[in-house]
Amino acid sequence: MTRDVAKPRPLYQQVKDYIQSRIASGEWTEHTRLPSEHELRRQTGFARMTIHRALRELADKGVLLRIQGVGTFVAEQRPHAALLEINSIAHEIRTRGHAYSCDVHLLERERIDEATARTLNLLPESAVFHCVAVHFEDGQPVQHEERYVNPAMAPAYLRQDFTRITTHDYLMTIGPLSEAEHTVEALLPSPEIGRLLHLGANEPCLRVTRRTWTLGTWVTVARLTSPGMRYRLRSRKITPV
Amino acid sequence: MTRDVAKPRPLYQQVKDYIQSRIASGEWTEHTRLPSEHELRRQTGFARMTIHRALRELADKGVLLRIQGVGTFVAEQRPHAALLEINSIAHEIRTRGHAYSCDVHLLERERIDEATARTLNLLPESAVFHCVAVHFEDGQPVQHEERYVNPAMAPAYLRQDFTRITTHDYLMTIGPLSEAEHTVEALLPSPEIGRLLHLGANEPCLRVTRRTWTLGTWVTVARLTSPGMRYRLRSRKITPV
DNA sequence: TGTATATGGTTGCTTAGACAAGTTGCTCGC
DNA sequence: GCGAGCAACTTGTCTAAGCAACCATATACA
Repeated sequence: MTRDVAKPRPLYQQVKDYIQSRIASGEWTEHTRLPSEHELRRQTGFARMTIHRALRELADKGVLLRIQGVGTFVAEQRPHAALLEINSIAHEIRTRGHAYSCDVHLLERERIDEATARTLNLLPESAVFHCVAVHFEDGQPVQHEERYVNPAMAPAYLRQDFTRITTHDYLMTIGPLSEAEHTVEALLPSPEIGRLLHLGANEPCLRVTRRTWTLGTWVTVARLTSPGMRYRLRSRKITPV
Repeated sequence: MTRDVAKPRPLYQQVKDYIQSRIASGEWTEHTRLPSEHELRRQTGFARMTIHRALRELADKGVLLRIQGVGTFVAEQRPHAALLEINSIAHEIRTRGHAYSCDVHLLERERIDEATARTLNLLPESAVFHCVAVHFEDGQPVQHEERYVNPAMAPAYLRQDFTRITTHDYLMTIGPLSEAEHTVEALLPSPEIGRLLHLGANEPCLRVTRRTWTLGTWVTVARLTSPGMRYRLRSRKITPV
């Protein structure tokens, strides 16, 4: 590789480009061992710290694998995963410039029944806050929300006005979210949900089940059900090169 | 902040922790200006490069915003988005330790019809490779795949044996993926798809539509349809603190 | 043969200093 | 009053050097 004089691209960036192009061209394949930092320093004439930064950043990105005392290797191809964003429904609707509103159908403290406890991985008979709401976009129902909340984490939950702040947004104010799990599935809704969403027979729904934790303790479980005809999840991701 | 002697945590890591704890505690809120690198060097006694690395890594992570010549600021809270992974179906099945197989029902070059061109945002009458396949997990059909491929990007596509390498994995070998778009929806499948997936009447399906680009040019569009009863998307994300 | 030790090679971290590049605000001259 | 230019300050990059931590291998010794 040669020092690029014309465009003042940072040297560490040039090193990164060089390594990535070698990998892309197939010259260096998975598990190939790269020259050591000192060797690259000798080859390029750049300082070892410059080489080091390039290698470290590529390792952070998952392109390389570095083992102290051993060497630097081309990492295994990352599992081809894509990322899909799930935003708060109110945020989405407002982003589209539409009117958002919400009906709260249930908001109370109760003992969780055994079946729900099992599916949600909770102790049976635990006391929880239970909440059912329907979200509207321009007056049309677009999402049914059934939510269980850990009373220990949000003791003031029942006193909130969820027509003004969404359950999701309120819980985000409680504390930093440290862990979240999402499941997405397609199903035919229960008659109750079908009625609240004004659905005809056999209309499939998208259900997102969202569980969150803060510092290891469970905060909330939400089942968000939306008509397949009126709701989609979408994401667009640009992979940094 | 004090130098941590007992545990040999790297200094730059200690600086990162210190800054993040200040932000978490609310002491430094959005848009708060941080002390300059020299100031932090004076306060901590660490070298400027050590401070610099901590700040740079937090900026890369989106926690801080750095502007050359101006200063370093606490970045705006990221939109509360969650991330959902979408993996290759073959990868998923094999990860579960199950047997993966695939039937290819169609693999040919054709002129795209106008309706599909419009939904896929392509010029009508373009020549494309068209491919239909069904993916099996332990002999049971779990996903129907309909895919269009840009012939310019993958000229050898029709000559591949997609019972050995999946379409997804083959296309990943073509070149670095630079952009991807995903849409997830729930729907009732067409009779044709229902037949291929051995579905009864009114069984809802999850459909992931995936479009990808490499360096600005369109590569492929895939419609992946899976029975709601047998397939889910799941993700678990731990937010780094 | 098996174990402990030495050695060389690798990455990881830290320091000190220098210059480059960008922004802001002030001062000076007109 | 106004603009040009300068000074001060900020982050960005690069170098040189050294020590620490870790690993694999070779060697010495029992």
